[in-house]
Amino acid sequence: MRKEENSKVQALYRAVATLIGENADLIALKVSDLTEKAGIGKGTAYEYFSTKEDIIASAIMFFTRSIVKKVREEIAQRNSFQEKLEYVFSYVDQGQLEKSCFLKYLHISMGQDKIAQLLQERMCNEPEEETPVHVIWELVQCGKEEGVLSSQYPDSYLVSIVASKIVVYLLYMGNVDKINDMEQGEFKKLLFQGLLRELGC
Amino acid sequence: MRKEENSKVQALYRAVATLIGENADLIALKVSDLTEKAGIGKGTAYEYFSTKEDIIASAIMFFTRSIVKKVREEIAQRNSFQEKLEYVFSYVDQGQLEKSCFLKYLHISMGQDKIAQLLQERMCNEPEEETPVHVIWELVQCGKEEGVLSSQYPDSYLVSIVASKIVVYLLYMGNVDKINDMEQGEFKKLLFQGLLRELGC
Amino acid sequence: MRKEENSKVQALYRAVATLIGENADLIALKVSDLTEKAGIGKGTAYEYFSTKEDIIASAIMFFTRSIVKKVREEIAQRNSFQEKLEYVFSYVDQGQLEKSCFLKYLHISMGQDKIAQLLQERMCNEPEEETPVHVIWELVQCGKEEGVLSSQYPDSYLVSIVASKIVVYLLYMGNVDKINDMEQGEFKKLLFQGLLRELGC
Amino acid sequence: MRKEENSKVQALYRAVATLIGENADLIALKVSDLTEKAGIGKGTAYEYFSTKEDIIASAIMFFTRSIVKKVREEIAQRNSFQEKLEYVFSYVDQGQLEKSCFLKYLHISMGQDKIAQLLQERMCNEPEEETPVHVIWELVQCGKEEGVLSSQYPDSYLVSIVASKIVVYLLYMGNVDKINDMEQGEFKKLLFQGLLRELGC
DNA sequence: AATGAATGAGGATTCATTCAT
DNA sequence: TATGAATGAATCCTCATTCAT
Repeated sequence: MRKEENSKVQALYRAVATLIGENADLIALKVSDLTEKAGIGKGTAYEYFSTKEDIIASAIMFFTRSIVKKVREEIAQRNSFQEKLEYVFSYVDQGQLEKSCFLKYLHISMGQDKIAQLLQERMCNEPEEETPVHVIWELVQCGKEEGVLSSQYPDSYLVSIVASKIVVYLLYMGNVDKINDMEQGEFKKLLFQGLLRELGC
Repeated sequence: MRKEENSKVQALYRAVATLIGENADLIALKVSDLTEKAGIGKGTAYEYFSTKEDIIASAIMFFTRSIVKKVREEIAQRNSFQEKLEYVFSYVDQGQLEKSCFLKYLHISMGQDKIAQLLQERMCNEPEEETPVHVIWELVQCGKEEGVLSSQYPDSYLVSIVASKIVVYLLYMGNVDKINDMEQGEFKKLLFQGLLRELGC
Repeated sequence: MRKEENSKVQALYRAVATLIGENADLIALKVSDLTEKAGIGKGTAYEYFSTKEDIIASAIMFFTRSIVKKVREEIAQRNSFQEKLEYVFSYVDQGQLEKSCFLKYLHISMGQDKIAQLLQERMCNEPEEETPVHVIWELVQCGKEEGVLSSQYPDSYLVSIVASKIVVYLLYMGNVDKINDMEQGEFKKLLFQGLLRELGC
Repeated sequence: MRKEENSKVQALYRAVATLIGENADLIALKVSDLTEKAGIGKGTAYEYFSTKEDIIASAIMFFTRSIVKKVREEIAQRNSFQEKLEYVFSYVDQGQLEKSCFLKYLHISMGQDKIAQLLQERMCNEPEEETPVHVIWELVQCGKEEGVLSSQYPDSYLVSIVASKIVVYLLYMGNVDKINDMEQGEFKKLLFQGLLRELGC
């Protein structure tokens, strides 16, 4: 049985997700917060993970992996760059929880704390094509092949820009209530068109 | 005497800056790390600050403020949008330390920890025009007035995009050694031109 | 079926012996160390013993008893004090494992920990003549009857001295590699002769 | 200021001594037992020692050192082997506390636990002549020079025997209440005379 | 009878904060 | 004002023991 199929492990992952959804401070989280939320004994967590950071990093990896998997599959089923990109943006609109998990992943992985260190180590051991950046890279390749994105720009520039648009959208979504000087659909359209103006032929 | 003019306070701020420069994990920082680095007694820190988080948040505020101040002044002395924007990008090239402080500020302020909470509170009490976003907003206004940036887009979109370009550049600068599939000068030029293609008339 | 005839119990006893032979710290030993070494399930240990200390103390008692039994039998077959004592010393030379078990028994039983307490309790319930001290006492009686040991000394003195010689030899054997300023055979002879000079007529 | 002059350190050492005197199980001792007994805060112990074992091992070293120092000084002031040896035995009679500390030192240092390991490491770094064995060795040398102890025996044998007599006496003293088949003065005399019979010319 | 997953009490250690000097 | 020794609350993790299978 794979680790993530174990019910206690699942409960812990779900606890992490819930707490992320509640905007908890992942680093300040106590083991007892996690196990209580998961409804399991404190010692049980240590049957499956070696440290508190291991629990959290593993949970984040799990959600990131499943997001990447989902998005890759969906993207593969779409033919045009436009449709693929539209899917990515629409994905952001959907799941509140997954959205915050991914944002948390981005945020955490840019830090220097123990969780970040674990996450970085593990992301290195991940098969390259199952990496978030790789999804963007595939998207970009498709755009180039289709002639929608100009081939004259280096990949790293294209990837940076596409990624930044997605992140800007993610952040905007997380703050619509605060900024709202325009609707999210409107904002998405602008980002979308801007992307094409910037990177298109 | 204003707080930041006190030599002990300055020493603490410098300590925070140094530790940020050394890529330390701000949240894991100990008060003793700070006071040792600052060359002052542990108790002294509490003469000027009420908590550890207060020290760090104040230091970050201080550096952010001084960056904002410097950039605003310099921008005010430049006439065209292009020159102003070029200054911002060139500023990023310069000070290694300030760059990491600002990135840290961005990173921290997106978190949920105690430092982030303090930072958010204080940023709210800051005079609006001395805010990093406001600098970008001024830049954008200038671009619109000059006709370089199209007035048809809402401000929040313009600001988001300009800000994202700067952040992308900041991040790229922090990782040139890892990615380097193109030179930083080259990347800057691409970002710059991309910005105009995306937001220009 | 007596307890020590059960195969799981035997496996546990053997595990304790092995670990003693490996110079393990008996007090720091974990139940899982014992059951793993014994090749049985953790819960199984609790079918036969009530606590960790019970396992260890029982094992030590078992080995001590079997040493005492063996030595008594062998001694009974020898006629002279000299032969009996020689046997005891030669016994020490033989089994590495039994030697360390007995030393461990001595060491543990002088402590104050839970295992020591159990051991002391149980040693009290032991039939007096199956006690290590009793073996020495028998030896001493034989020596006195034979006229090799002077009858003018109180038993407790005679027993103390004989016992101390054996222990000194045990310890010397355990450290030959460290001290070796003389061969073990030589040392044994000296102890032997010294014993007679000290306690003889 | 040397460590052992610090009042908190002294309090901890005294606490260890007291607990030893109360026949506590040193290995089961809790840090809070020590600090409470010492009348200091739990954290304070960690200002001076790095681990619980460090506290205990240091305390034992301290008492052992001071016993060795005292005994060496007193011995140096006595001229004959007989007087010196008598002093050692009389020393054992005196201080209940020091006696148990020294016995505990012997017991602990023969174990395999963390405290034993620390103790062994540290005893190695001790100047050789300030070592308990060395005191016995000096005693033996004196006996040989004086012609009381026969020079025909190797040092290690002489030292072993003298040491064993002292330990036997220590143990007997600790158990008079249990054995008492003769008075301690009587026992001492017997040991004394036995020593000379065994090792004398 | 045998197991080992689950448990949670227990204890070592850390570190922000205080306060006497 | 400046200090740093003293503190103890807070929290991670271990491991003996239980009990459902």
